Amino acid sequence: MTQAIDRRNLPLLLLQVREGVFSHFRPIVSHFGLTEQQWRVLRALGEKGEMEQNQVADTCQILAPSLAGVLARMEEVGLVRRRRHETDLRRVLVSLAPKGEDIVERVAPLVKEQYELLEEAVGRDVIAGLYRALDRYLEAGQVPVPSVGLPPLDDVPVPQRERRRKAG
Amino acid sequence: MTQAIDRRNLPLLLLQVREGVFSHFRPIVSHFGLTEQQWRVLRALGEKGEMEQNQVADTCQILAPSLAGVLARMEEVGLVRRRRHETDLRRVLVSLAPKGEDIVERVAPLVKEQYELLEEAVGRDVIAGLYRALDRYLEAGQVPVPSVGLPPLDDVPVPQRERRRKAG
DNA sequence: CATTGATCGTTAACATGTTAAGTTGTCAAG
DNA sequence: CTTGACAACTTAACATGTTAACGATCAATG
Repeated sequence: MTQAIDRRNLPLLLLQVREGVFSHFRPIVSHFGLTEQQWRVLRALGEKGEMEQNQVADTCQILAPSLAGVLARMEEVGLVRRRRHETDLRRVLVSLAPKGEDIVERVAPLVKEQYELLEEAVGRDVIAGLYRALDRYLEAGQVPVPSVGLPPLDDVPVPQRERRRKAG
Repeated sequence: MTQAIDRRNLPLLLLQVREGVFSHFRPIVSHFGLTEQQWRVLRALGEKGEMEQNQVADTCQILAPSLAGVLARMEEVGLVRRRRHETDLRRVLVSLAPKGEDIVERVAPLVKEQYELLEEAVGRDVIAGLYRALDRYLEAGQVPVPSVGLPPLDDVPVPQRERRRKAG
């Protein structure tokens, strides 16, 4: 109360808009039994072909530990294939399996149509403005941003997590 | 491959920018042992005072089932208080507990400073442009958007979830 | 070749997202 | 008063987000 932030919550605003946008696409994706993340992976692979796993993580904005599970499940149901890199056995290469390609073929046109309907309804200039502003940020956001200094915590305010660790 | 979508992935773009922005604030929040969602709740309560739970869910973009757990944990560690509505016993009213107020008082100025540093680094016009574009969408996004027709699924493509249900 | 340190992916543990179903409280029609 | 529809919240079940730590592999170095 006494301490308002006088700036609006930008991450929250981005979240709200994202939800507003994606709400129009979720029915399509879930109609095919896909999760949001699975569709992101399929779409990326459909555009770029075979990718290294870390590249998928980066492109799809999915953290490595999450992606491990996501890809395991997708491989299990035959959406994607995974194989080891020829020379560097640490890396994993991911690509669409036949069923995955098929789904991309079927979902893509629906998504395209829905974009059309969305732009038509909310106004093409509004959507274009979004793209512009987001792109500008992604460029400008490359610069280093200093971090505010954090005060020491004499009293641990909220323990929150008491992690278990192996005895040894 | 054959089926590209020729539009860029707008929800993903929003996600990337959001991550880009929030990455500068996550250290602050986690320094105080808070999760992203917990801070969203604290900030909202700090601005609006006591709120109904569904209002919190709406404001903070947290689905009701998630919020149930979030608030339970926050109540447990003394960040918030919950009480039943006087007349309508279904509703729950949420407000800051003393420890919650204290944390808001300490986090708010750091967040404010970090906004300052961020705007300075990436350019105030870029941030302002973001706010503008997002606001425009939130207004325009109110209009009804027609949904693309979904084809029947003769072959269930990906079973995905075999839900267990009570026998009966 | 053996050591050391870095990289890539995974597992572990907990918090949250998402959908369906269950619980309890409200309200109005019968 | 009772029944039934609805509203707010919770529970259940699974998928994902997040951080730390681990295992395997690779790279640089002695």
